[in-house]
Amino acid sequence: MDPTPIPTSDTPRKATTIKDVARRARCSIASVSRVVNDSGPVSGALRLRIAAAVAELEFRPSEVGRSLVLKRSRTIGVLVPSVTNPVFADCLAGLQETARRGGHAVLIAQSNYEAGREVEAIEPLIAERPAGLVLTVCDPASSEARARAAAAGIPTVLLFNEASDPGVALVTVDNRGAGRDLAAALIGRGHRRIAFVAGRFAASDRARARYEGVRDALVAAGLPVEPPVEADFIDGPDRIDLADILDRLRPTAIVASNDLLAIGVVAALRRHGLAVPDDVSVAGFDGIAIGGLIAPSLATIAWPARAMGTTAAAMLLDLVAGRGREPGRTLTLPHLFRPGGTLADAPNTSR
Amino acid sequence: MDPTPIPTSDTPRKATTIKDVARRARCSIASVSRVVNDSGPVSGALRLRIAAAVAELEFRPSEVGRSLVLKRSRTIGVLVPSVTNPVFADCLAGLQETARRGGHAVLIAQSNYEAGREVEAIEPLIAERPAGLVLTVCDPASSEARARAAAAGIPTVLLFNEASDPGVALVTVDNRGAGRDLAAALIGRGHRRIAFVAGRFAASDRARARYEGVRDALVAAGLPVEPPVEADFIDGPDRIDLADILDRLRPTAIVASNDLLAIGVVAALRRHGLAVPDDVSVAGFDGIAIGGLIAPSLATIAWPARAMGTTAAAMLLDLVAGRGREPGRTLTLPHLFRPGGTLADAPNTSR
DNA sequence: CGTGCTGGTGAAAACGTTTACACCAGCGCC
DNA sequence: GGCGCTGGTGTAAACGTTTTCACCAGCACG
Repeated sequence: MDPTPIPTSDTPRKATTIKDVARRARCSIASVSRVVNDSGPVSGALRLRIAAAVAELEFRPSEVGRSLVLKRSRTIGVLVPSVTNPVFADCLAGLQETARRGGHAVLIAQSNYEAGREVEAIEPLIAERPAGLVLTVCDPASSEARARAAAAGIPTVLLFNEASDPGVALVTVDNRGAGRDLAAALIGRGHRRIAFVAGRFAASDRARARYEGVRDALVAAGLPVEPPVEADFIDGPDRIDLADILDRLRPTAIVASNDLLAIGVVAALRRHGLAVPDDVSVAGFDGIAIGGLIAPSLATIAWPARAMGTTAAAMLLDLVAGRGREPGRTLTLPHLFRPGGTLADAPNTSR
Repeated sequence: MDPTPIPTSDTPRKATTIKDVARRARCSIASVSRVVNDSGPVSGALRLRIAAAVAELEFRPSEVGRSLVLKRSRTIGVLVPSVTNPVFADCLAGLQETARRGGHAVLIAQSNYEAGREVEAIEPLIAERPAGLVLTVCDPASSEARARAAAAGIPTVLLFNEASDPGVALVTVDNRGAGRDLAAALIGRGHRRIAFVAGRFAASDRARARYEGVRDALVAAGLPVEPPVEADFIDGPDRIDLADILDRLRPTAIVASNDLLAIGVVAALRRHGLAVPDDVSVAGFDGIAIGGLIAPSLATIAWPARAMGTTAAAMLLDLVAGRGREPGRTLTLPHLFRPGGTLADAPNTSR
């Protein structure tokens, strides 16, 4: 319980190395390495001496030295559009925890939902020679970032992206199916004029797939299909402008491409003097926790974000360890429609 | 635009090294290093040859090799209680962006609001020999994690923590003053019975300071002071149990130790059949963006979370570069009371 | 009593950088 | 014309590990 005294002056004292331990234990560094990593045989007596020296000197092997000789660090790099979107934060939390348990540290990078930024975001990660990468990119098929990772020979798992080419490790959800399910739920409540609002549409294959799913359902029901409305929710969710679509389509329901945007859409509708869900219903995707706490609660398609992070980490660690079963392995986690107070019967409709 | 073809087979091809470049440019590795880092003189002709070789071979210097010889990596480690709390996610986003601009990568770790986990969370970070660390710990004065960082001689900036001992770099806010301000706002609206709800009280010096501030204001106004109520918001914000405090104190206002918790409290009150703000007002701390989008909007004390991240990163990079002005530098960023729909006049009170 | 194996140990190379140092050519200066 | 500087270049050491290889002792086996 007694905390180690904290030196106030930041003495740049040098860390103890394997040589210090070897000297203290009166042996070679090879034996120290063998004990520390439990590789190769060491006699009981020497093992004890080394263990004592390690403890006394508080030896912590340098990952840098280790990485150099092993040609890969025990680090995994993660690229997400933004850590401030709860769905990615949840992912990241699970991913980090699983990585830590597996003895790996996690490096982060953000693309800010811009394909052009992916490269500059991922370069520093690659420079650290990580054991592997987990990426959520704008468009897997054309991603320069992914190409760089592949060129560097770094095992990579895509997260949340749509399946593009085979031979890729991927942890994702059925975005298109989710779109269909959500639209079906709206149609079932009598909605006929349904709008789709997306963030950076061009920068998210998820948003595009969800839109296509919604479109599938609309077409199947013989309902009018509107092109998606782009609403910049990144910088300033309080400036979402729905005037145009409200005037043109007079939708009774709006599907947002994710929950964060959906909450912004609800707020925007209120600014327009429209009641949710009495005038307009709203629904999103992701199932972020906060959506269930607000009033009215947010109708959404939920997927296990944290589990997607842990799964991606586990898959990557498998890949890294050579336990990579089939190299191109796609894991599609289930989604679930979660009803909420933002979704009601369409006005002027007797079901 | 033409994307580099992505090899499907994960060929573990070896990265090009400085030697490859030297061979190609017909010179020594020293000259390559000089050109890459722009250190030392190189003739125009050779400089050109090397630049060409670097480009053709797509040479990216290994940070691992560099870190080994420089004894520190261009990486900074960040420990926060949880990346899923938007206030820390915002911090992290700003921090990462500033670090990247400064040529540094960011390693993350989470303590899950448990002092006991701080050490195991930070050890892998220290093992990577980062240039510096940014920590938000449970209790700076007794933090074993902080002690480890100091023992390893790693420059450290504390974030959000309370000032403990001098000689520490710290980016924070006036938590206690914020508590006073928030309580004053409540008292000004006629509230007399004010409860304080905290998450892991023992694991957050911020929560404790905010409580003390609230207490200050209550005492100054001659109002009754209740001990804080602990509500576990980490796993399951939907199981916050307020029955006890509602029965005992019958508060007209509840202050939550942060916004995430405050939103949970609002939901819990609703489950108890109480209207917010008509029956009970609620306020929190942090000023998370989503608080302004929900209805009723959340009254809160807002601080510039993202800027705190960027500031902490900038301060750390200064420290690392030796530009560390005074070593023990505390920067207190301003806070601002942000009124919201969750805060109304106390019932049965004519102001 | 050799022969071969096995357990225990150390010496040394390798990993990819940076940088101190040495060297040489050219040039200005006395 | 010798001297000292400077610009340009290369050699080699160092950083902290892991791992291969060699070596030696002891022991079972024939």
